[in-house]
Amino acid sequence: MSTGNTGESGTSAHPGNVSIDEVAKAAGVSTATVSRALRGLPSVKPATTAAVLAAAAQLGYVPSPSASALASGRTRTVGLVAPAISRWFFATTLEGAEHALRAANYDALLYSLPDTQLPRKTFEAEVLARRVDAVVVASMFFSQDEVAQLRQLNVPAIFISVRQPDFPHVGIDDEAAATTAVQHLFDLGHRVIGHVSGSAEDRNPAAPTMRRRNGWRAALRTHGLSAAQDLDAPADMTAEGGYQATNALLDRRPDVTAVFAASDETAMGAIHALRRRGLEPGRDISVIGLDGHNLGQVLGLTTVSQPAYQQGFEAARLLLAAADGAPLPEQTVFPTELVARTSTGPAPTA
Amino acid sequence: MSTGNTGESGTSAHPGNVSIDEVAKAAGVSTATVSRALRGLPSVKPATTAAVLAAAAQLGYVPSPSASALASGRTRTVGLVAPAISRWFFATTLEGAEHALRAANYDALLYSLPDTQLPRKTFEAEVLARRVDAVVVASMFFSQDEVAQLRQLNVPAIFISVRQPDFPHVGIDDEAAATTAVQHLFDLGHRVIGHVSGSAEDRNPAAPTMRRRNGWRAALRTHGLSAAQDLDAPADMTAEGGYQATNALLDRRPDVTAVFAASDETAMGAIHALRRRGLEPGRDISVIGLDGHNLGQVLGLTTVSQPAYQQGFEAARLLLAAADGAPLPEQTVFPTELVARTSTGPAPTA
DNA sequence: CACGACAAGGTAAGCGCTTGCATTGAGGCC
DNA sequence: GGCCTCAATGCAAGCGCTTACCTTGTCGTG
Repeated sequence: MSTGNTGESGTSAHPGNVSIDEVAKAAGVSTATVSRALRGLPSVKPATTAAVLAAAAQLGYVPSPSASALASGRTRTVGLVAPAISRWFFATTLEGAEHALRAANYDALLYSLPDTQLPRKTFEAEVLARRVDAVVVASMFFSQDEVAQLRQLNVPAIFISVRQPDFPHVGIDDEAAATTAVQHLFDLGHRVIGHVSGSAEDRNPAAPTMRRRNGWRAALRTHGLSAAQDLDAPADMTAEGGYQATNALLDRRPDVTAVFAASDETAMGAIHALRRRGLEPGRDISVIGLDGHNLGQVLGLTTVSQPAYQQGFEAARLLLAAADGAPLPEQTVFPTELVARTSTGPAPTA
Repeated sequence: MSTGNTGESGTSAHPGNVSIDEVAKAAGVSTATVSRALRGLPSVKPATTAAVLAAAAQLGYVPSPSASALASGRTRTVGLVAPAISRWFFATTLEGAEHALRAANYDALLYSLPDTQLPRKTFEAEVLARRVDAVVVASMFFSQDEVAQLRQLNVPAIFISVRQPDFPHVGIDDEAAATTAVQHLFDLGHRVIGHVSGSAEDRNPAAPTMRRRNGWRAALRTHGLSAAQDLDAPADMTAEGGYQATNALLDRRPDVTAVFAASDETAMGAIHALRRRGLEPGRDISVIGLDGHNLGQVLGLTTVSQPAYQQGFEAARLLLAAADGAPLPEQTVFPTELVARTSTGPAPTA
């Protein structure tokens, strides 16, 4: 077979076959002491610990996670839940979380929700039962049913981006970020500002897209501008979704001079739609996104950037700290930052 | 606490607290029968199975993965290894693999290698010991040391993209894909064709970037064109890397009229570099990538696309099939396809 | 009709750890 | 010097499953 592994030579057989008993024997102590020494418990004499460590290394001992989990009730595993892996925000967030976990010697169990679109198959939290010590949820939507299931797991959970009552949250101030975006357009002289927003089906106020829509609306009102219904073009949070929504928006409202897209991926779709119409982003129509996508620079996309990697990292870190007894802060808000590039420019003088 | 869960009402207490014994008692059978019934073993009378299932559902029973793994030696978990999650190819591949695993009721354990760049901290396969039944490696590079560690795990493994002797492989024909790209440029009249290639440090012939470079070189030779050293610009496989490499290439060889980038992300960096110089991709200089990145359309990027999601899905599926005794094919080659967009065009007539 | 074969299910011994409790010395104290 | 304390370690009972092996009841057969 291609993956065969036989005939180990040298001191250590392949890992997975040497148990704690053999280490105990080799070190001349009991298995209890080995267990304690390996976990660095203070009740073991340093000399003993050293001896155990040496024996373990010599034998190539690797503890069995299953046995450890069964005996202790702790899995040293954290569930990572996201609706998709291939979308920028989730990929980046998950990467941050994974790194934080790995650094603490925890495992990351990946759970990508079945479908990107609504309605999707519901998230079955049951599969995480007894399997994880904590859960990180990075998502845009989460139904009440899903929340209920999550609660049943009876482990700490933290939400990134989407907010859930009674759960700690890591994210940005979505309304403020939206306001920043609109303000930037306003400052450039734009007065008819459309919005490529989150899905219309989802009126869940916990959704970040909903908050961004609110921010857009509020900012327009502040300046006495129209936030008419037909300036709001709901979209799937993908480039394709942004493309379609922008086309619909421009068909409906040819007077629009600027578009605030609720994510960078939809903003890119918007740019695509403009180009298809022979319009130059930043000159004919301005486009601003929200994310800080790593490919934004390539497109010259102006955006309000958020630290996605850090949000994932911090969410995992908080969970790990909570496992050590630290309190979980209810809200962790990361700053956003306007990154002006070429997709926005002065409003065309009509 | 924010995540508290107390006072369950109704039939099922929270999962995680009811054990197989209680189900056995409720169903009036032994735990052995419950175990068999739940796994659908044929030696259980259908009526008995039904009774067990009913009891289990009634009690909200969820088996303990740790206990099951400890007793059976099988974890129903597959390790997913990739150098990064946030890069398109890996995110998409992992997503495919995760879906295949989830569909089969397997878990996906995520392991992202510490650093994107070489030299990176080495992959410690040890963390996967006793923890996974199989491993999917999606990567560009894999050192001999890492392969040795992987072998020690003594579980089936499959490689995506990067090839390893004696391991099954899922991927594309990188040389042929590169040839397709170069041929496309040649057909458009280009005669000085640069290459934004993989890292120069890595001369591992197993690396897909290496094979793409070979394909580029071979295709040029076929047409009697120069594949001079200075036409080859090594880069990190990111947009930023492609940006820098392209700048270096154009500084060195102002006569270049077309660039074949070894990945879409580097191709996007190349486009960025062109625009920065006031050059229009597809008119002044043509750019072709290789991947089929979902944002390629937005940029009008011509590319040779590969089915990343399917590669991940298939790799996982093969591993699962192998667990059921099916043979693991040594090579699974997916087709690639030229997708012509606007970043390539006829060579400027000099 | 006795016996073997087989289907269906039970018994109990682990799997490899963790941990509450017991044990053993060695000092410290009055 | 006897006794208490405490540090250091051992003992052994699980954790919640799986599975080899055994038991039982039913049929089919010669």
